[in-house]
Amino acid sequence: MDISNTEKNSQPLSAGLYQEIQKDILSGEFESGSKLTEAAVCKRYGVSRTPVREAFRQLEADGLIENIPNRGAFVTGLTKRDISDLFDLRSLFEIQAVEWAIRRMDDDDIDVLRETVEFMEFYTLKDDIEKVLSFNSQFHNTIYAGTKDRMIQRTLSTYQTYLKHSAPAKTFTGGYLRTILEEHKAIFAAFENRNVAAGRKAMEYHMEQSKLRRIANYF
Amino acid sequence: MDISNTEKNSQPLSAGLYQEIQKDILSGEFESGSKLTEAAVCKRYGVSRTPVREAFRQLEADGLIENIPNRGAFVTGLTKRDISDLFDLRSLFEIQAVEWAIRRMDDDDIDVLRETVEFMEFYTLKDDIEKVLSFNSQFHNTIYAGTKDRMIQRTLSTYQTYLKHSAPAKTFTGGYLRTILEEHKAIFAAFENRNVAAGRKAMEYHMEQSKLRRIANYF
DNA sequence: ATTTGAGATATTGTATACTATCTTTAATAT
DNA sequence: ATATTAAAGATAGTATACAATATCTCAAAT
Repeated sequence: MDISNTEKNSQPLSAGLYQEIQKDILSGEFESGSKLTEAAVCKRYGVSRTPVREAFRQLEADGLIENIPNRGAFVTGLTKRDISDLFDLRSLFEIQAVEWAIRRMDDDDIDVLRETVEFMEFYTLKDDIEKVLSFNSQFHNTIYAGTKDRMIQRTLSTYQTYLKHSAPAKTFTGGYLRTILEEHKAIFAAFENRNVAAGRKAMEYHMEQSKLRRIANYF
Repeated sequence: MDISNTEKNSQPLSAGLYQEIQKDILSGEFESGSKLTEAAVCKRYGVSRTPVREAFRQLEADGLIENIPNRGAFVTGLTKRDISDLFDLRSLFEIQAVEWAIRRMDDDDIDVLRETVEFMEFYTLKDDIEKVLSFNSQFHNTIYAGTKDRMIQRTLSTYQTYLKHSAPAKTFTGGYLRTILEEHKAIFAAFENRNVAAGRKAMEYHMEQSKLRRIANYF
Protein backbone atom coordinates (compact mmCIF):
# COMPACT_ATOMS: atom_id res chain seq x y z
CA MET A 1 0.00 0.00 0.00
CA ASP A 2 1.19 3.47 -0.80
CA ILE A 3 0.65 6.69 1.11
CA SER A 4 -1.22 8.80 -1.38
CA ASN A 5 0.13 12.32 -1.34
CA THR A 6 -2.78 13.45 -3.41
CA GLU A 7 -2.24 16.26 -5.90
CA LYS A 8 0.55 18.66 -5.20
CA ASN A 9 -0.23 18.67 -1.49
CA SER A 10 3.13 17.86 0.02
CA GLN A 11 3.22 16.94 3.66
CA PRO A 12 6.13 14.88 4.93
CA LEU A 13 5.71 11.13 4.69
CA SER A 14 5.86 10.84 8.46
CA ALA A 15 2.67 12.90 8.79
CA GLY A 16 0.72 10.67 6.44
CA LEU A 17 2.12 7.58 8.08
CA TYR A 18 1.17 8.89 11.48
CA GLN A 19 -2.45 9.29 10.44
CA GLU A 20 -2.59 5.93 8.68
CA ILE A 21 -1.08 3.97 11.53
CA GLN A 22 -3.23 5.83 14.04
CA LYS A 23 -6.31 4.87 12.08
CA ASP A 24 -5.17 1.27 11.79
CA ILE A 25 -4.59 1.04 15.54
CA LEU A 26 -7.88 2.68 16.51
CA SER A 27 -9.86 0.61 14.06
CA GLY A 28 -8.29 -2.52 15.48
CA GLU A 29 -6.42 -3.47 12.32
CA PHE A 30 -3.25 -3.55 14.39
CA GLU A 31 -4.08 -5.61 17.42
CA SER A 32 -3.40 -4.35 20.91
CA GLY A 33 -0.19 -5.80 22.27
CA SER A 34 1.20 -6.78 18.91
CA LYS A 35 4.61 -5.66 17.85
CA LEU A 36 5.06 -2.99 15.22
CA THR A 37 8.30 -3.82 13.44
CA GLU A 38 9.85 -0.92 11.58
CA ALA A 39 10.69 -3.08 8.61
CA ALA A 40 7.14 -4.39 8.37
CA VAL A 41 5.67 -0.90 8.42
CA CYS A 42 8.23 0.24 5.83
CA LYS A 43 7.15 -2.55 3.53
CA ARG A 44 3.44 -2.02 4.12
CA TYR A 45 3.57 1.65 3.20
CA GLY A 46 6.52 1.55 0.83
CA VAL A 47 8.81 4.03 2.59
CA SER A 48 12.14 3.98 4.33
CA ARG A 49 12.73 3.67 8.05
CA THR A 50 13.33 7.36 8.72
CA PRO A 51 9.74 8.59 8.30
CA VAL A 52 8.45 5.44 9.99
CA ARG A 53 10.51 6.11 13.09
CA GLU A 54 9.34 9.70 13.18
CA ALA A 55 5.72 8.58 12.98
CA PHE A 56 6.44 6.15 15.82
CA ARG A 57 7.66 8.98 18.03
CA GLN A 58 4.39 10.82 17.49
CA LEU A 59 2.28 7.75 18.13
CA GLU A 60 4.30 7.18 21.27
CA ALA A 61 3.61 10.73 22.46
CA ASP A 62 -0.09 10.02 21.89
CA GLY A 63 0.12 6.85 23.94
CA LEU A 64 -0.99 4.69 21.04
CA ILE A 65 2.20 2.65 21.04
CA GLU A 66 4.76 1.90 23.70
CA ASN A 67 8.40 1.94 22.80
CA ILE A 68 10.89 -0.24 24.59
CA PRO A 69 14.48 0.76 23.78
CA ASN A 70 16.25 -1.70 21.50
CA ARG A 71 13.21 -3.95 21.59
CA GLY A 72 10.67 -2.16 19.48
CA ALA A 73 7.22 -0.61 19.45
CA PHE A 74 4.14 -2.36 20.80
CA VAL A 75 0.56 -1.39 20.05
CA THR A 76 -1.43 -0.05 22.97
CA GLY A 77 -4.99 0.07 21.70
CA LEU A 78 -7.96 1.44 23.58
CA THR A 79 -10.03 -0.81 25.79
CA LYS A 80 -13.74 -0.29 26.24
CA ARG A 81 -13.08 1.35 29.57
CA ASP A 82 -10.45 3.60 27.98
CA ILE A 83 -13.12 4.80 25.60
CA SER A 84 -15.65 5.25 28.36
CA ASP A 85 -13.11 7.25 30.36
CA LEU A 86 -12.26 9.24 27.27
CA PHE A 87 -15.88 10.34 26.97
CA ASP A 88 -15.76 11.60 30.54
CA LEU A 89 -12.48 13.43 30.14
CA ARG A 90 -13.60 14.93 26.89
CA SER A 91 -16.77 16.15 28.57
CA LEU A 92 -14.81 17.97 31.26
CA PHE A 93 -12.70 19.71 28.66
CA GLU A 94 -15.50 20.49 26.22
CA ILE A 95 -17.45 22.22 28.98
CA GLN A 96 -14.42 24.26 30.00
CA ALA A 97 -13.75 25.02 26.34
CA VAL A 98 -17.26 26.41 25.92
CA GLU A 99 -16.75 28.76 28.83
CA TRP A 100 -13.43 30.07 27.57
CA ALA A 101 -14.61 30.28 23.99
CA ILE A 102 -17.74 32.28 24.90
CA ARG A 103 -15.55 34.68 26.87
CA ARG A 104 -12.81 34.93 24.28
CA MET A 105 -14.36 34.67 20.82
CA ASP A 106 -15.05 37.90 18.98
CA ASP A 107 -18.09 38.49 16.78
CA ASP A 108 -16.31 37.26 13.65
CA ASP A 109 -15.41 34.02 15.39
CA ILE A 110 -19.03 33.54 16.33
CA ASP A 111 -20.10 34.15 12.74
CA VAL A 112 -17.85 31.28 11.69
CA LEU A 113 -19.53 29.08 14.27
CA ARG A 114 -22.96 30.19 13.05
CA GLU A 115 -22.07 29.20 9.51
CA THR A 116 -20.99 25.77 10.66
CA VAL A 117 -24.32 25.18 12.37
CA GLU A 118 -26.14 26.33 9.26
CA PHE A 119 -24.20 23.88 7.14
CA MET A 120 -25.03 21.15 9.63
CA GLU A 121 -28.70 22.00 9.33
CA PHE A 122 -28.51 22.05 5.53
CA TYR A 123 -26.97 18.60 5.30
CA THR A 124 -29.11 17.20 8.08
CA LEU A 125 -32.18 18.01 6.00
CA LYS A 126 -30.54 16.31 3.04
CA ASP A 127 -29.67 13.29 5.23
CA ASP A 128 -26.03 13.51 4.14
CA ILE A 129 -24.40 11.74 7.09
CA GLU A 130 -20.86 12.13 5.81
CA LYS A 131 -21.15 15.90 5.53
CA VAL A 132 -22.98 16.28 8.83
CA LEU A 133 -20.21 14.40 10.61
CA SER A 134 -17.64 16.62 8.98
CA PHE A 135 -19.35 19.83 10.08
CA ASN A 136 -19.94 18.33 13.48
CA SER A 137 -16.19 17.99 13.91
CA GLN A 138 -15.70 21.45 12.51
CA PHE A 139 -18.18 22.91 14.99
CA HIS A 140 -16.27 21.53 17.92
CA ASN A 141 -12.91 22.47 16.44
CA THR A 142 -14.08 26.04 16.01
CA ILE A 143 -14.94 26.15 19.70
CA TYR A 144 -11.52 24.72 20.57
CA ALA A 145 -9.87 27.42 18.49
CA GLY A 146 -12.08 29.99 20.20
CA THR A 147 -10.50 29.19 23.55
CA LYS A 148 -7.27 30.69 22.22
CA ASP A 149 -5.55 28.02 24.29
CA ARG A 150 -3.25 25.62 22.48
CA MET A 151 -3.20 22.97 25.18
CA ILE A 152 -6.93 22.40 25.33
CA GLN A 153 -7.14 22.57 21.54
CA ARG A 154 -4.53 19.92 21.16
CA THR A 155 -5.87 17.61 23.81
CA LEU A 156 -9.45 17.85 22.60
CA SER A 157 -8.51 17.35 18.96
CA THR A 158 -6.67 14.20 19.92
CA TYR A 159 -9.59 12.90 21.98
CA GLN A 160 -11.99 13.68 19.17
CA THR A 161 -9.86 11.76 16.69
CA TYR A 162 -9.68 8.78 19.01
CA LEU A 163 -13.41 8.65 19.60
CA LYS A 164 -14.19 9.18 15.94
CA HIS A 165 -11.92 6.43 14.67
CA SER A 166 -12.62 4.00 17.46
CA ALA A 167 -16.15 3.34 16.22
CA PRO A 168 -17.73 3.02 12.83
CA ALA A 169 -19.45 6.40 12.93
CA LYS A 170 -22.02 5.92 10.23
CA THR A 171 -23.52 2.84 11.82
CA PHE A 172 -25.07 4.81 14.65
CA THR A 173 -25.13 8.46 13.74
CA GLY A 174 -27.73 8.15 11.03
CA GLY A 175 -30.78 7.79 13.21
CA TYR A 176 -29.89 10.72 15.42
CA LEU A 177 -29.14 13.40 12.86
CA ARG A 178 -31.96 15.72 13.88
CA THR A 179 -31.39 15.20 17.60
CA ILE A 180 -27.72 15.99 17.22
CA LEU A 181 -28.52 19.11 15.25
CA GLU A 182 -30.78 20.37 18.02
CA GLU A 183 -28.06 19.84 20.61
CA HIS A 184 -25.63 21.87 18.56
CA LYS A 185 -28.15 24.61 17.99
CA ALA A 186 -28.65 24.85 21.75
CA ILE A 187 -24.93 25.22 22.26
CA PHE A 188 -24.68 27.83 19.56
CA ALA A 189 -27.56 29.82 21.04
CA ALA A 190 -25.51 30.22 24.20
CA PHE A 191 -22.65 31.63 22.15
CA GLU A 192 -24.93 34.12 20.47
CA ASN A 193 -26.23 35.27 23.82
CA ARG A 194 -22.78 35.13 25.40
CA ASN A 195 -24.34 33.07 28.15
CA VAL A 196 -21.61 31.00 29.78
CA ALA A 197 -23.86 29.09 32.16
CA ALA A 198 -26.27 28.09 29.41
CA GLY A 199 -23.37 27.09 27.18
CA ARG A 200 -21.88 24.83 29.82
CA LYS A 201 -25.24 23.21 30.46
CA ALA A 202 -25.92 22.67 26.76
CA MET A 203 -22.50 21.14 26.17
CA GLU A 204 -22.79 18.96 29.24
CA TYR A 205 -26.08 17.62 27.92
CA HIS A 206 -24.62 17.07 24.45
CA MET A 207 -21.70 15.13 25.92
CA GLU A 208 -23.95 12.97 28.07
CA GLN A 209 -26.13 12.14 25.10
CA SER A 210 -23.13 11.42 22.88
CA LYS A 211 -21.83 8.91 25.35
CA LEU A 212 -25.24 7.27 25.71
CA ARG A 213 -25.65 7.06 21.94
CA ARG A 214 -22.29 5.40 21.61
CA ILE A 215 -22.83 2.97 24.43
CA ALA A 216 -26.24 2.01 23.10
CA ASN A 217 -24.81 1.17 19.70
CA TYR A 218 -21.30 -0.04 20.25
CA PHE A 219 -20.78 -1.66 23.58
CA MET B 1 27.16 20.44 25.40
CA ASP B 2 26.78 16.70 25.57
CA ILE B 3 23.78 14.61 26.53
CA SER B 4 25.00 12.76 29.57
CA ASN B 5 23.92 9.16 29.27
CA THR B 6 25.13 8.58 32.75
CA GLU B 7 26.55 5.18 33.57
CA LYS B 8 25.42 2.29 31.48
CA ASN B 9 21.84 3.57 31.46
CA SER B 10 21.06 3.48 27.78
CA GLN B 11 18.01 5.32 26.54
CA PRO B 12 17.96 6.48 22.93
CA LEU B 13 19.51 9.88 22.29
CA SER B 14 16.18 11.22 21.12
CA ALA B 15 14.68 10.67 24.58
CA GLY B 16 17.38 12.66 26.32
CA LEU B 17 17.23 15.35 23.68
CA TYR B 18 13.49 15.57 24.07
CA GLN B 19 13.78 16.26 27.77
CA GLU B 20 16.63 18.72 27.35
CA ILE B 21 14.95 20.74 24.64
CA GLN B 22 11.64 20.65 26.53
CA LYS B 23 13.38 22.08 29.56
CA ASP B 24 15.13 24.73 27.50
CA ILE B 25 11.87 25.83 25.92
CA LEU B 26 9.91 25.90 29.18
CA SER B 27 12.65 27.74 31.02
CA GLY B 28 12.71 30.35 28.28
CA GLU B 29 16.22 29.54 27.08
CA PHE B 30 14.78 29.04 23.61
CA GLU B 31 12.65 32.08 22.97
CA SER B 32 9.08 31.75 21.84
CA GLY B 33 8.74 32.22 18.11
CA SER B 34 12.40 31.58 17.39
CA LYS B 35 13.44 28.98 14.89
CA LEU B 36 14.99 25.71 15.95
CA THR B 37 17.36 24.73 13.20
CA GLU B 38 18.21 21.06 13.14
CA ALA B 39 21.86 21.75 12.49
CA ALA B 40 22.06 24.16 15.42
CA VAL B 41 20.54 21.62 17.79
CA CYS B 42 22.85 18.90 16.46
CA LYS B 43 25.85 21.09 17.19
CA ARG B 44 24.59 22.15 20.64
CA TYR B 45 24.11 18.58 21.82
CA GLY B 46 26.72 16.89 19.67
CA VAL B 47 24.50 14.38 17.89
CA SER B 48 23.36 13.70 14.35
CA ARG B 49 20.14 14.86 12.76
CA THR B 50 18.23 11.60 13.13
CA PRO B 51 17.67 11.73 16.90
CA VAL B 52 17.12 15.48 16.72
CA ARG B 53 14.32 15.07 14.22
CA GLU B 54 12.74 12.35 16.35
CA ALA B 55 12.83 14.60 19.41
CA PHE B 56 11.23 17.33 17.29
CA ARG B 57 8.31 15.06 16.45
CA GLN B 58 7.68 14.46 20.14
CA LEU B 59 7.93 18.14 21.00
CA GLU B 60 5.54 18.83 18.17
CA ALA B 61 3.04 16.32 19.57
CA ASP B 62 3.31 18.15 22.90
CA GLY B 63 2.62 21.46 21.23
CA LEU B 64 5.94 22.91 22.34
CA ILE B 65 7.12 23.52 18.79
CA GLU B 66 5.29 24.03 15.55
CA ASN B 67 6.62 22.36 12.45
CA ILE B 68 6.08 23.88 9.03
CA PRO B 69 6.97 21.44 6.23
CA ASN B 70 10.20 22.30 4.47
CA ARG B 71 10.51 25.44 6.58
CA GLY B 72 11.45 24.14 9.97
CA ALA B 73 10.47 24.07 13.61
CA PHE B 74 9.45 27.15 15.55
CA VAL B 75 9.30 27.41 19.32
CA THR B 76 5.83 27.86 20.81
CA GLY B 77 6.50 28.70 24.43
CA LEU B 78 3.87 29.21 27.10
CA THR B 79 2.39 32.64 27.75
CA LYS B 80 1.26 33.70 31.19
CA ARG B 81 -2.32 32.99 30.18
CA ASP B 82 -1.32 29.56 28.87
CA ILE B 83 0.05 28.80 32.30
CA SER B 84 -3.01 30.17 34.04
CA ASP B 85 -5.23 28.05 31.77
CA LEU B 86 -3.01 25.07 32.40
CA PHE B 87 -3.64 25.35 36.13
CA ASP B 88 -7.38 25.26 35.47
CA LEU B 89 -7.22 22.30 33.10
CA ARG B 90 -4.95 20.44 35.43
CA SER B 91 -7.38 21.05 38.25
CA LEU B 92 -10.25 19.51 36.30
CA PHE B 93 -8.22 16.42 35.57
CA GLU B 94 -6.66 16.05 39.01
CA ILE B 95 -10.10 16.09 40.58
CA GLN B 96 -11.36 13.47 38.14
CA ALA B 97 -8.20 11.45 38.73
CA VAL B 98 -8.82 11.40 42.46
CA GLU B 99 -12.29 10.02 41.92
CA TRP B 100 -11.15 7.27 39.60
CA ALA B 101 -8.10 6.45 41.70
CA ILE B 102 -10.12 6.13 44.90
CA ARG B 103 -12.51 3.79 43.11
CA ARG B 104 -9.83 1.77 41.35
CA MET B 105 -6.80 1.56 43.61
CA ASP B 106 -6.40 -1.57 45.68
CA ASP B 107 -5.03 -1.61 49.21
CA ASP B 108 -1.45 -2.12 48.05
CA ASP B 109 -1.71 0.90 45.79
CA ILE B 110 -2.91 2.95 48.73
CA ASP B 111 0.01 1.75 50.83
CA VAL B 112 2.35 3.13 48.19
CA LEU B 113 0.55 6.45 48.39
CA ARG B 114 0.79 6.40 52.18
CA GLU B 115 4.52 5.88 52.04
CA THR B 116 4.90 8.84 49.70
CA VAL B 117 3.05 11.09 52.13
CA GLU B 118 5.20 9.82 54.99
CA PHE B 119 8.36 10.66 53.05
CA MET B 120 6.94 14.10 52.31
CA GLU B 121 6.35 14.66 56.00
CA PHE B 122 9.82 13.44 56.90
CA TYR B 123 11.58 15.78 54.48
CA THR B 124 9.25 18.65 55.27
CA LEU B 125 10.40 18.49 58.86
CA LYS B 126 14.01 18.48 57.63
CA ASP B 127 13.24 21.46 55.34
CA ASP B 128 14.67 19.56 52.38
CA ILE B 129 12.87 21.39 49.57
CA GLU B 130 14.39 19.31 46.79
CA LYS B 131 13.21 16.03 48.26
CA VAL B 132 9.79 17.37 49.18
CA LEU B 133 9.25 18.53 45.60
CA SER B 134 10.30 15.14 44.34
CA PHE B 135 7.86 13.26 46.58
CA ASN B 136 5.21 15.82 45.79
CA SER B 137 5.47 14.86 42.13
CA GLN B 138 5.55 11.21 43.08
CA PHE B 139 2.38 11.59 45.15
CA HIS B 140 0.47 12.96 42.20
CA ASN B 141 1.95 10.45 39.78
CA THR B 142 0.85 7.62 42.05
CA ILE B 143 -2.69 8.94 41.89
CA TYR B 144 -2.48 9.19 38.10
CA ALA B 145 -1.35 5.58 37.92
CA GLY B 146 -4.16 4.64 40.27
CA THR B 147 -6.73 5.76 37.72
CA LYS B 148 -5.59 2.84 35.54
CA ASP B 149 -6.27 5.15 32.62
CA ARG B 150 -3.40 5.84 30.27
CA MET B 151 -4.88 8.97 28.73
CA ILE B 152 -5.32 10.92 31.94
CA GLN B 153 -1.95 9.70 33.18
CA ARG B 154 -0.24 10.96 30.07
CA THR B 155 -2.03 14.28 29.93
CA LEU B 156 -1.50 15.04 33.60
CA SER B 157 2.16 14.05 33.54
CA THR B 158 2.70 16.43 30.66
CA TYR B 159 0.89 19.26 32.42
CA GLN B 160 2.84 18.63 35.59
CA THR B 161 6.12 18.80 33.69
CA TYR B 162 5.12 22.03 32.03
CA LEU B 163 4.10 23.71 35.26
CA LYS B 164 7.15 22.45 37.09
CA HIS B 165 9.66 23.62 34.53
CA SER B 166 7.91 26.86 33.69
CA ALA B 167 8.80 28.38 37.05
CA PRO B 168 11.79 28.20 39.34
CA ALA B 169 10.12 25.99 41.91
CA LYS B 170 12.42 26.56 44.81
CA THR B 171 11.91 30.30 44.81
CA PHE B 172 8.39 29.99 46.09
CA THR B 173 7.85 26.54 47.49
CA GLY B 174 10.10 26.99 50.49
CA GLY B 175 7.78 29.07 52.63
CA TYR B 176 4.81 26.80 52.12
CA LEU B 177 6.29 23.42 52.90
CA ARG B 178 4.08 22.73 55.90
CA THR B 179 0.95 24.08 54.24
CA ILE B 180 1.52 21.88 51.22
CA LEU B 181 2.06 18.87 53.41
CA GLU B 182 -1.26 19.42 55.14
CA GLU B 183 -3.06 19.66 51.80
CA HIS B 184 -1.58 16.35 50.71
CA LYS B 185 -2.44 14.70 53.99
CA ALA B 186 -6.04 15.79 53.53
CA ILE B 187 -6.11 14.23 50.08
CA PHE B 188 -4.58 11.03 51.36
CA ALA B 189 -7.08 10.80 54.21
CA ALA B 190 -9.84 10.64 51.62
CA PHE B 191 -8.07 7.72 49.96
CA GLU B 192 -7.76 5.87 53.25
CA ASN B 193 -11.47 6.35 53.89
CA ARG B 194 -12.36 5.66 50.25
CA ASN B 195 -14.35 8.87 50.35
CA VAL B 196 -14.68 10.15 46.80
CA ALA B 197 -16.49 13.38 47.65
CA ALA B 198 -13.93 14.32 50.28
CA GLY B 199 -11.10 13.48 47.90
CA ARG B 200 -12.46 15.68 45.17
CA LYS B 201 -12.93 18.55 47.62
CA ALA B 202 -9.44 18.18 49.05
CA MET B 203 -7.84 18.07 45.61
CA GLU B 204 -9.88 21.02 44.43
CA TYR B 205 -8.65 23.02 47.38
CA HIS B 206 -5.07 21.94 46.80
CA MET B 207 -5.26 22.99 43.15
CA GLU B 208 -6.76 26.36 44.01
CA GLN B 209 -4.06 27.03 46.53
CA SER B 210 -1.30 25.89 44.16
CA LYS B 211 -2.46 28.35 41.58
CA LEU B 212 -2.67 31.15 44.11
CA ARG B 213 0.81 30.39 45.41
CA ARG B 214 2.21 30.48 41.91
CA ILE B 215 0.44 33.68 40.96
CA ALA B 216 1.52 35.39 44.13
CA ASN B 217 5.14 34.59 43.47
CA TYR B 218 5.58 34.50 39.74
CA PHE B 219 3.19 36.75 37.90
C1' DA C 1 14.64 53.14 -6.45
C1' DT C 2 12.02 49.08 -6.79
C1' DT C 3 11.01 44.79 -8.74
C1' DT C 4 12.01 40.48 -10.99
C1' DG C 5 14.31 36.38 -11.62
C1' DA C 6 18.38 33.20 -12.13
C1' DG C 7 21.76 31.12 -9.69
C1' DA C 8 23.91 30.03 -5.33
C1' DT C 9 23.35 28.65 -0.64
C1' DA C 10 21.10 26.77 3.25
C1' DT C 11 17.76 23.78 5.28
C1' DT C 12 14.53 20.19 5.47
C1' DG C 13 12.91 15.43 3.74
C1' DT C 14 14.22 10.70 2.70
C1' DA C 15 17.10 6.70 1.90
C1' DT C 16 20.84 4.04 2.93
C1' DA C 17 24.89 2.49 5.42
C1' DC C 18 26.83 1.44 9.59
C1' DT C 19 26.78 0.22 14.69
C1' DA C 20 24.86 -1.58 18.94
C1' DT C 21 21.71 -4.47 21.10
C1' DC C 22 18.72 -8.14 21.50
C1' DT C 23 16.98 -12.75 20.11
C1' DT C 24 17.42 -17.17 18.30
C1' DT C 25 19.86 -21.26 17.26
C1' DA C 26 22.64 -24.89 17.95
C1' DA C 27 26.54 -27.12 19.79
C1' DT C 28 28.67 -28.45 24.06
C1' DA C 29 28.99 -29.83 28.83
C1' DT C 30 26.77 -31.56 32.78
C1' DA D 1 17.50 -34.55 28.64
C1' DT D 2 18.55 -30.01 30.40
C1' DA D 3 21.27 -26.09 30.99
C1' DT D 4 24.80 -23.03 29.19
C1' DT D 5 26.92 -20.35 26.07
C1' DA D 6 28.85 -18.85 21.66
C1' DA D 7 27.83 -17.66 17.19
C1' DA D 8 24.55 -16.04 13.78
C1' DG D 9 20.70 -13.54 12.52
C1' DA D 10 17.32 -9.97 13.21
C1' DT D 11 16.10 -5.55 14.75
C1' DA D 12 16.65 -1.01 16.73
C1' DG D 13 19.80 3.24 17.18
C1' DT D 14 22.67 6.52 14.86
C1' DA D 15 25.28 8.77 11.22
C1' DT D 16 25.79 10.12 6.74
C1' DA D 17 24.67 10.77 1.87
C1' DC D 18 21.55 12.31 -1.40
C1' DA D 19 17.15 14.74 -3.02
C1' DA D 20 13.71 18.29 -2.72
C1' DT D 21 12.41 22.66 -1.24
C1' DA D 22 13.02 27.11 0.49
C1' DT D 23 15.74 31.25 1.15
C1' DC D 24 19.15 34.50 -0.06
C1' DT D 25 22.04 37.30 -3.25
C1' DC D 26 22.61 40.24 -6.65
C1' DA D 27 22.42 41.70 -11.30
C1' DA D 28 19.26 43.23 -14.90
C1' DA D 29 14.99 45.46 -16.25
C1' DT D 30 11.38 48.67 -15.50
